[in-house]
Amino acid sequence: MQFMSTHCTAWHGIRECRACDGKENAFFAGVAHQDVAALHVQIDNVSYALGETIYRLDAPAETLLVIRTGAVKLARYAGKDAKQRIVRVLKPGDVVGMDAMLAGTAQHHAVAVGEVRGCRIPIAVVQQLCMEHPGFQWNMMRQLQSSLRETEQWLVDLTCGSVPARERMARLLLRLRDGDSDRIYHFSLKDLSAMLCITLETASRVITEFAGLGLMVRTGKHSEQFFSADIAALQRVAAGAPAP
Amino acid sequence: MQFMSTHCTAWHGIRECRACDGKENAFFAGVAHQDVAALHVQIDNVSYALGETIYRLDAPAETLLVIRTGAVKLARYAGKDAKQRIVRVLKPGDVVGMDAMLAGTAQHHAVAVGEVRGCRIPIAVVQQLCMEHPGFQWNMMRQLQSSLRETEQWLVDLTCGSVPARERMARLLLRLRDGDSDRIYHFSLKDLSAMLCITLETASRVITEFAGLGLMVRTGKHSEQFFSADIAALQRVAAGAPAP
DNA sequence: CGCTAGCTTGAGAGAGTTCAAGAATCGTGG
DNA sequence: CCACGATTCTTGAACTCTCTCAAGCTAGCG
Repeated sequence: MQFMSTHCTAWHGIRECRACDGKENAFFAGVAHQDVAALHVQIDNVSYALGETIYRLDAPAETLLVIRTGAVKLARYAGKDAKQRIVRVLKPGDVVGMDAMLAGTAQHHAVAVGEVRGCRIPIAVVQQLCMEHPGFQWNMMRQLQSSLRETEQWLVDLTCGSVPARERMARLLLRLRDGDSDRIYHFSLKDLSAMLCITLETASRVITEFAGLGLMVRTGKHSEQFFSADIAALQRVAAGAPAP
Repeated sequence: MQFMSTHCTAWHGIRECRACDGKENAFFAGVAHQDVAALHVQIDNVSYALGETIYRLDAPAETLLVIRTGAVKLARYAGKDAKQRIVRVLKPGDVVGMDAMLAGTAQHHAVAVGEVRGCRIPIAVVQQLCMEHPGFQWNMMRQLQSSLRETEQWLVDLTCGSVPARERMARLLLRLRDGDSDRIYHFSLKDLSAMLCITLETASRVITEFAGLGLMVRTGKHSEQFFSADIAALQRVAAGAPAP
């Protein structure tokens, strides 16, 4: 965003804001530069390490985080047994914390996958912008609607018991792609199984099979941010291609 | 809503508006009576028969429907094979069509379950209200957030393969309850299986078992709007009580 | 070097699917 | 009013994918 080059307190150079720039859902779209300036917006440039908790379930809402790099998983717990399920994954350009802002408290556990960098904006500022700039609020609402659509599609694509795990895993991996690249955000088997609602063992067997077929390359290191993958082949599996 | 007694073109008596009255998410909360009056709001009182399509996927967004009685199922299709999945069920007080308003076109197939009555409001009116009354828009955004939370919880509660179908069916039925009554909206086995993502046969076996145990009473007629159920017993099953 | 967390691999059991046939119910029209 | 076809639902039996339990492996870190 242009104005951030002058008003963002965390401003470090134009490259930092690429994630927001030119996107349809750029966070501050619809707000005139001078209006933002008048707010004396306090935007911090923050980062979270791999596995770090960004906020916990029921935490009070204080800030939004616009993701610049990395991914964030949003998890909930099913029942009293500590089994967690991941209900959404946010990627660069997405906003973490809208749920909390609207509900008052956090609706998920939010955890960084890989190293996450982004812009942190106080909720009070966002609320004020919403009240003074209905167009800005409308954009936020559209983004919320977009999250809802994605969650519904997630439900449809990934949680159908009658679709074999291999196929659902392929669909999941395609969703976890880094933009249009051939890289896939690196999630643990535990996470992958929590998303598809299969056991860790089954997830392991499927991923091992994929790796053996050359559908994806796993570097040994757990701290790697990405898998490399054969996107076209994954798409074939996702569409129900027979096992070779 | 008070003002509807004077401004709603469909006004038929105070009983008609009970569904909206006094609820936290009453649709027009946050808008002064005179402001609504100034818009010359055209609200129609409409009804849909059992099984009637309210809108189809990709239809252009034209109106919202605030449900007064009955339920509406929102469905999507998984893949090219005509297998549909129901991703959300809307009940009295809920708003049908917010997705379409924000995305431009309908995101689901919306079908009436039982007879549906409600208030139909042109999208243009709602958009104007949003721009002129940020507080009203904020309420709508909260409602959208609420839908997102429910969908996520739906995902967590109903789509976990490791939870037996009997348990998930009990949870589902409890979600389909008519308010706090002991009545459950009457869905076909096809619909129930499309929600839990199990086969129609499995759904039949589970429902037959429930009926045999006295957990619910099925009237013979398909056109009945409700099942009667033993809520406490269903809650026990939903929590994982052993099969008797 | 040893410990821990994450991953792999195996064999048996079970819940749900699939395929197949039949029963009940509904709406329609004679 | 009843017969008819079309849905919708029921029931059975074999199969299969995934879970479960159990053991062993590997990588990463102090």
